[in-house]
Amino acid sequence: MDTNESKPTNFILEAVAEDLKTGRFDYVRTRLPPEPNGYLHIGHVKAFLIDYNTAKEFGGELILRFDDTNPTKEETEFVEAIEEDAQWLGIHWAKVTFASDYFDRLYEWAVRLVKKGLAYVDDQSAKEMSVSRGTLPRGTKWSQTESALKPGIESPYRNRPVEENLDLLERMKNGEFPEGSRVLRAKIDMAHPNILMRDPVMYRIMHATHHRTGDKWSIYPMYDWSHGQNDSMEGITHSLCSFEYEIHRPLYEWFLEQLGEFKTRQIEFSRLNLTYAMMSKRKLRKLVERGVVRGWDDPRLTTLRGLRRRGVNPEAILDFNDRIGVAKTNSWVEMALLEACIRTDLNKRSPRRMAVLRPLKLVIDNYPEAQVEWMEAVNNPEDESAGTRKVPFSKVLYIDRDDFRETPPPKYFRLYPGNEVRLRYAYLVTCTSFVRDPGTGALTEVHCTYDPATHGGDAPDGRKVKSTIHWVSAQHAAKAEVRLYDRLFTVERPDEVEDINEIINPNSLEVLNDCYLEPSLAEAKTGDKFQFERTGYFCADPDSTPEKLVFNRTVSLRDTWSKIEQKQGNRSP
RNA sequence: UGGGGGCUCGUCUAAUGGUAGGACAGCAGACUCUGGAUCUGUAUGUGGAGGUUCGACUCCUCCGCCCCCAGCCA
Repeated sequence: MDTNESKPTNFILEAVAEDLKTGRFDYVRTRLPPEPNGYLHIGHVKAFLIDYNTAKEFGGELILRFDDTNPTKEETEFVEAIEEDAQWLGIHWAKVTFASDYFDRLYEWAVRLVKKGLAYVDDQSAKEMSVSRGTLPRGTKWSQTESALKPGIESPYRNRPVEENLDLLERMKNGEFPEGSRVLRAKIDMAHPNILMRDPVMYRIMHATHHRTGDKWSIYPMYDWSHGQNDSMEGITHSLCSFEYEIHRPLYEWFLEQLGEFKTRQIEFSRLNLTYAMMSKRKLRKLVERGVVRGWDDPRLTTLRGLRRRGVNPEAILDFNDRIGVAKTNSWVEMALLEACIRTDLNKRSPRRMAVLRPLKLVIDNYPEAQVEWMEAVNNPEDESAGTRKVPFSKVLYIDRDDFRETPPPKYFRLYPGNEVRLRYAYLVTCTSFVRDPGTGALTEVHCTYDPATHGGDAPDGRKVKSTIHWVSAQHAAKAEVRLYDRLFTVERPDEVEDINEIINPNSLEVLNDCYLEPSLAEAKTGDKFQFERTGYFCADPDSTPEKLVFNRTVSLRDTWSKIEQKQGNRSP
């Protein structure tokens, strides 16, 4: 069991298996029910994958059904974006449907309930209904004043004759009444301890143009009077949803029971909370609208589009999803886990390249002026089939400023006067001197000598160096802009802070304009991913052109040196 | 003083009356032409109190803490 890496199971899979065994269902069909009112983010992935994986596990099918019951909030643009993002993730569905496909049938079902005396048209205002619904007791965050649960008060319209209800409902549908003037409510129990059962609204009047049905309807169903019915109509066996719908289940079941229709089983799981990630659509929108980020696909966002642009592969997200599991506890997954999954994925598949982000000129004094050697470099030590490439080497190189210190701190093994290091795939070099700008005092170049016997990086006498650094030949280098990203928020739970201004990390984006890449990178196309050796994983941004290369840092490499440095408490400029 | 749900290492998650295990994060070390990767070792957990039992994370009782619910949102 623990040696044979078994595939993840969870309580939902177990429940479904049980349903098959007991004969409650003899097939499995799930549905994926996004509301087309925004872009998908990492929080949606968990729910999507539970629906998809559960169906797949039992050879069943998945229906992608857009929950488009509120025409004032939903747009076709989002339908397309959601399909595209879900496909990118690797989710397959049997067909795409819309809640609005079922508006006619749903209306017939409502008429049936009215005829059974189980639904009525209420003329009360929203305010009146709210007051008459009763209250929760003191001690909940919802009620500071009432001392006990108060039952609701029945509407004066509750016992309208069936014929009158039918007539009014018909006229509501035909658009004869203004918005807010009437609703259709289920007649259940105004004293029910579960407030959702206190005569919930089924239809409200909305004179709005729907993205698919246009102006055909003047009434639109509420979530509770739509979702479960659609599940039933589509023969969905398992309606898997997040925890906040648990309290809806009695109502969900009540409707199907009264209707006498196919009974889907609703099962709830806890939604994903990810540290340092913003999941609230409202707040995400704010970030975009205020220009805090560049758009819905800003690489700092955990939207699927943002992650994709950042350079994250869907496989990493799938792996992450497997590792967080499915349970019913309130959980906060650490961003570090997502990052670990991203690194694991990228490590095994990314070609390695050398890139100097903060350049410092390195001159090899004893190297022939006009000479160029093409050094053989391994493309991916994790994948032999990736082969090798040639990288040009010459007298003047760029190295990273971090790789030189005038006076080395303890345990610093890179370049400093007198020290020998390896230039990766090239030569062993010894630092001889460095030059400062006489005016500013800034370090301008470092000088060294190379040992011609160490071509390729191996010393024939077997001597060791403690460090290998990367480099780029100055005359061959491709210039690029590189964007470094850090967490967008300064707090672990950004959704819990109302004023986003307080929690934005001002340093979440650092643009480096003076980066030098090995020449092969000049041909990188949007989305191409690489490991810049010793630095991190990077991918070509959509902004990148052959004239101006732009790379995003997806995630840095694990950096044990920075840990050592932090412990020493001596960070250098 | 309502209803519903939940509490296992720092975090996520297994163990379904029989050795509390894994992953991420941490720490220590080995190895290394990436201070990467890899490998090894290591610490930390069953919310509390009772009870049932040869044996309890698991079953029972009480207590505590956390989350959700009064949209004509989904």
